[in-house]
Amino acid sequence: MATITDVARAAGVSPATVSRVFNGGRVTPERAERVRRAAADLGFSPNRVAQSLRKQRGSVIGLLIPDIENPFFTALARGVEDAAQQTNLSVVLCNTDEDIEKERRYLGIALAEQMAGVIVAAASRDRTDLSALAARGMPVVAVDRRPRNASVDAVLVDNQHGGEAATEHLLAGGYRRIACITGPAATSTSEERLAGYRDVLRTALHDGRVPAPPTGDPLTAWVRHADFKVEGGRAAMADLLAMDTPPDAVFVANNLMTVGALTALREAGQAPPGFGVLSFGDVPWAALVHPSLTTVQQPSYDLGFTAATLLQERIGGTHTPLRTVVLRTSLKIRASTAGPADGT
Amino acid sequence: MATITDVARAAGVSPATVSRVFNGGRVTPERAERVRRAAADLGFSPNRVAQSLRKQRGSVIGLLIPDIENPFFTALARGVEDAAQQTNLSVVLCNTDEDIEKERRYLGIALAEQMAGVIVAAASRDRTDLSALAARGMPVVAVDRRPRNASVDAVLVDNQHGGEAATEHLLAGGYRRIACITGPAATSTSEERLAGYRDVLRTALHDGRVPAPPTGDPLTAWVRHADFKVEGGRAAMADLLAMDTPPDAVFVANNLMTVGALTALREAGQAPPGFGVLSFGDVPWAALVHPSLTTVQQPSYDLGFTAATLLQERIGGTHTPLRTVVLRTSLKIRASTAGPADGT
DNA sequence: GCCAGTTCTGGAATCGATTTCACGCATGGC
DNA sequence: GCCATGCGTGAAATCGATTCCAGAACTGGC
Repeated sequence: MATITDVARAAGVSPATVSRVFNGGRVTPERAERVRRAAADLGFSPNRVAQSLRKQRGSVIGLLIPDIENPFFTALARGVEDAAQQTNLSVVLCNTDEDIEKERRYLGIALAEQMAGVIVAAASRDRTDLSALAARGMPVVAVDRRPRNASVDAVLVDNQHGGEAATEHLLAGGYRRIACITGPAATSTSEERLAGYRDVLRTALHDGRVPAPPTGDPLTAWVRHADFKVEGGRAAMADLLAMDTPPDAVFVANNLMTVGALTALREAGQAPPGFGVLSFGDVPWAALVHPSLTTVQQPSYDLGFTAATLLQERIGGTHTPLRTVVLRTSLKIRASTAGPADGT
Repeated sequence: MATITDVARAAGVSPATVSRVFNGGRVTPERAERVRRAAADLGFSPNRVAQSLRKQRGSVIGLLIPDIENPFFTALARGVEDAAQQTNLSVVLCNTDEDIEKERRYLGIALAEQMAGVIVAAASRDRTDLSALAARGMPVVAVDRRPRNASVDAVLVDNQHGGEAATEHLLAGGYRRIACITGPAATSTSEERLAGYRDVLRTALHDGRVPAPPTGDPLTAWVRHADFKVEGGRAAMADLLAMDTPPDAVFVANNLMTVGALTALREAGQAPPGFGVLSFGDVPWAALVHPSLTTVQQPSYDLGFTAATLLQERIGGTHTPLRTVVLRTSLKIRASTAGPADGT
């Protein structure tokens, strides 16, 4: 592989001049041309490792996501990648598996590899520690999930509003015993979506539009925490269906758990719209299954694209104050007009 | 960030000694202990960029896949990642989008970043060029798809056999006009699966077990090439259904196209098992839709795991001759016993 | 006690780029 | 004609690790 010194020798100039040709220094046109020709002849392309070492900054950005098998995150990753092309950075995808320990290791690698920056969908709101990166001045953007106590840019969706809209829509559809399956208590998205659900439900209980469940706190009796995975959603739904007074609808806080919930419903001989189901996030291949499933649409691609754009601005040296960009969700109504199975 | 020199100073030794402590050189236990303590105190971790530069080999392996949104490839990526943990290499995921140009760029980056090795599911059988890597002695393993003219290790599945088993199974189910939707002609997987289909069909035609279509070559009349994506599968299926004598079953050469084909069928008011559908590769979330869909199971995780293991052996310096590992597919029969809609 | 053979150790070279520094030369103003 | 200014250039330092080499210290055999 040709090095910068080889090119310099071939062109009869010093390595410094070659470097200047490729990095916008001042070089007389005639020499620059000679250098370019020599570089082309030798098939020279600069050694990125040496560049990174010298510049103390690599040309790779790290993207830490909790679940590579979730289409939501792959769409997000695609957005990041497309945005990164603009400044020809490459993207390293790191799958943390919702595991704090794996996440910690990847953050260490990001430092040791002198990555240009990191975009992170944090595995935990409280325990994800970004301070080492901050100390080194490495640009970081949080995406989808907001880590507490971290002073970083963030790109999020309006989870609370989405949760409200979802619950409202189920109410408007005539459902009265609305449950909620949300994610781990340690992630911001779970909590905010749940908060949206609770706010609407509280109002509805107060109005008397909705009856309280026979036992327990009406705002927690029909709430289940699961793990954002298919199987967790299935188990939670099965648990809800086994109650003495089971719900007649459910707001599920992510796409994969919705798949699980639908499976559990099918096993119990139920299905939408007889049993109301509303998913936060597009259910993969839903069109195939339940063309009538209403969902809260997440702008997953745009989340990634925006995060990468922000990150690149920081890498470029912007010193604007911290920004939090909130992208809007929208309700994608595909519902048939049918209401709950047992009328009102 | 602490450097090796800082540690050396703190421990009162030379940088060389520190390096030896961490790389298995001979150092007296007492000094080694002092170095380790100093390193721990300073939170030292070696700068991977400097390491890569000096060793002329990085600690990252590149994984080039054509479609990050396909669960087949994400499962494969997971296998690669798990295997890579063994030698603490990290994995860079590069999404080539079935685009030769993007692929070429990523291969260039792999060289410039001095990656330890590359695993590639080639975008094209003929036009993917791995020679530059070979020239630099960079270990490469081909996975899933076999690039022609490349002398590299490969990990594949028995596509031809899978295609045969699939077609046999449809025949055994009583279907008689069996179509095939395969992928781009430029990929080995498409061609091999199609070849399996054709072999079985040829025999069946010869036997008279299956009637020839009224017009055209019986081995091509019901064959469609698409792009391995959902929409391509939908269009191909719609095209088949619009024929004068439409097929009564279809063998679809990948999972995403099967989703598309099922959508097209639904739009035409048809569905399995009335219309036979057999997918090469697990259909994502199929359990939800058609619990009875039979598929050719791909060992996607193991493909990745095996490829990464082979690659690491090469990186470690094995000089065994080139190997091609073929993993077995298996037919996952979930079919109800119902046959074609129109009897026989 | 001496010599040969190990074992440890630190100095310095090295990987391939970028960047600082100082110098030579041209230009222009007065 | 002289000096200030500024551009273009190459030599050399630098980033942070690994590794070669030579020498120091130690061991054991006789």
